[in-house]
Amino acid sequence: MSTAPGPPDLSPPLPPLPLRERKKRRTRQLLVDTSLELFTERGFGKVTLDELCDSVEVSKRTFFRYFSSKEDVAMAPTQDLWLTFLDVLDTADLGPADRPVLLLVQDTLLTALDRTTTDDWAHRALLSHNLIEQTPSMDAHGLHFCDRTTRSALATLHRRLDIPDPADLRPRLALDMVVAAFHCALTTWASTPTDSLSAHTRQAFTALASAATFPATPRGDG
Amino acid sequence: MSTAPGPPDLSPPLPPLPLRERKKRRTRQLLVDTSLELFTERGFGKVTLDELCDSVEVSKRTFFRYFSSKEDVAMAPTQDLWLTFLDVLDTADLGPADRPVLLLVQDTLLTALDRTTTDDWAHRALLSHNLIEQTPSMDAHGLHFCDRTTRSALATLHRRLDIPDPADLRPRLALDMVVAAFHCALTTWASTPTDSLSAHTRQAFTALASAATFPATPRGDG
DNA sequence: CATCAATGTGCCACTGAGTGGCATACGCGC
DNA sequence: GCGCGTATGCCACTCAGTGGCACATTGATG
Repeated sequence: MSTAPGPPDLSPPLPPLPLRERKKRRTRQLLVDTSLELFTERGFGKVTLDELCDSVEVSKRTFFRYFSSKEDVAMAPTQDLWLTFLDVLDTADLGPADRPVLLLVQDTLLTALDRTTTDDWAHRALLSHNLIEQTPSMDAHGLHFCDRTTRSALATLHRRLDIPDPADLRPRLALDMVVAAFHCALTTWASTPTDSLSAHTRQAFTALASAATFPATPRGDG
Repeated sequence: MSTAPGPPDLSPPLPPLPLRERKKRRTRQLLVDTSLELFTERGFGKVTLDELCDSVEVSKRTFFRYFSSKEDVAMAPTQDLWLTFLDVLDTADLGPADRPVLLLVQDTLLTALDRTTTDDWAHRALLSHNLIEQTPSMDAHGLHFCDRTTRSALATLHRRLDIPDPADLRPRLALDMVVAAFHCALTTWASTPTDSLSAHTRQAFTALASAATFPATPRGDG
């Protein structure tokens, strides 16, 4: 009410969600969870959007106000992670100067992982990953999303770092290397989910360091 | 006229194509060229398959016997290159022992490029690449195809090379690095087609060698 | 408490990609 | 010329995704 400068609010933003917003988030989350469940049970192709929408009691028209495609809804976990990654890259401390971009990006991804891995995110991510591996169109959409994320991250790097030559390919390549390593980590994690995704990712980064010199020994005879 | 045994043909495999095969190839090529033309003119989304099929005087049903999707037809140039890459990787000499896989794969890709770059392949590839950059669904399908190709190549590496640990991530990472570098090369080539794609690729490989150590200097203040 | 604006949602009709099935026409060997 | 296999055309169908409009819910205002 008053615009008079009273004591500044210190901890009120707890229930600032306008109730309207909460319903939206609940609906969205319900769509994600239900789709993961149905797709995992019966396969991506065997579930129609009408069925999914009926299960959540939402019209198909509404579905497309939340997600851009049938594939999109089941990739929410991965997308959350990458959006967090972009956020961290945008705001976090850049660390010691002149450290390789590769290491900077690796740390950024690990930080994003720590921030994302909560509740049953791991469970959802696992279901999502398995679906992606079985569903070509989901794989395609996922790779495309990764690519856009990489471009966005590259723009951030150019904004926050002093990169003399704007056409230098190496920052982009460093980003791609980290993404490739993380994809490897996701795969190994999916088949051995006992270790944390974070641990698998660190392992993949280690492998990355010596990937360029890995020798090609012909089989059998020389 | 005469079926009498004259001197045996020394270079006869020139027209061994059973005539039927030639029509198929002509139709296929016509579909590719026409789609590149129409999509480039008016945009991927503004051209329906019915229009394309009418232009080539082919039924939609037939179209899908040649290509798996609307996106697929306009990506033929890139796919030709990667299929050649797989073929070279499958058959070519592996070079000196214990050379890094990374270099082996780089050479393989350059060989495939030499073998593919003919006629107006470059022209087609350029149109295709520009379309991919403007069309999200084509980009997605292209990345997916690359991913499958990489997996296939990895299988070939495991077959032809002596890789002690089948779970070692480094061969896969080396492959991904080469693919990433080539994508960079494609992009720079598309904006500067005066140099050959081969030259751009070599440059990207050079950048790749020092990408891991590229320093991240914070902008302005340290 | 009545009302109004904004926004989220439902419904309906529509386009267009992609598929299955069956009849037909063409290329090829006999 | 005659059958055989294969490529093609045609038709009807499913389903993802879009546009438009009418309706309900939220939250603010008098």
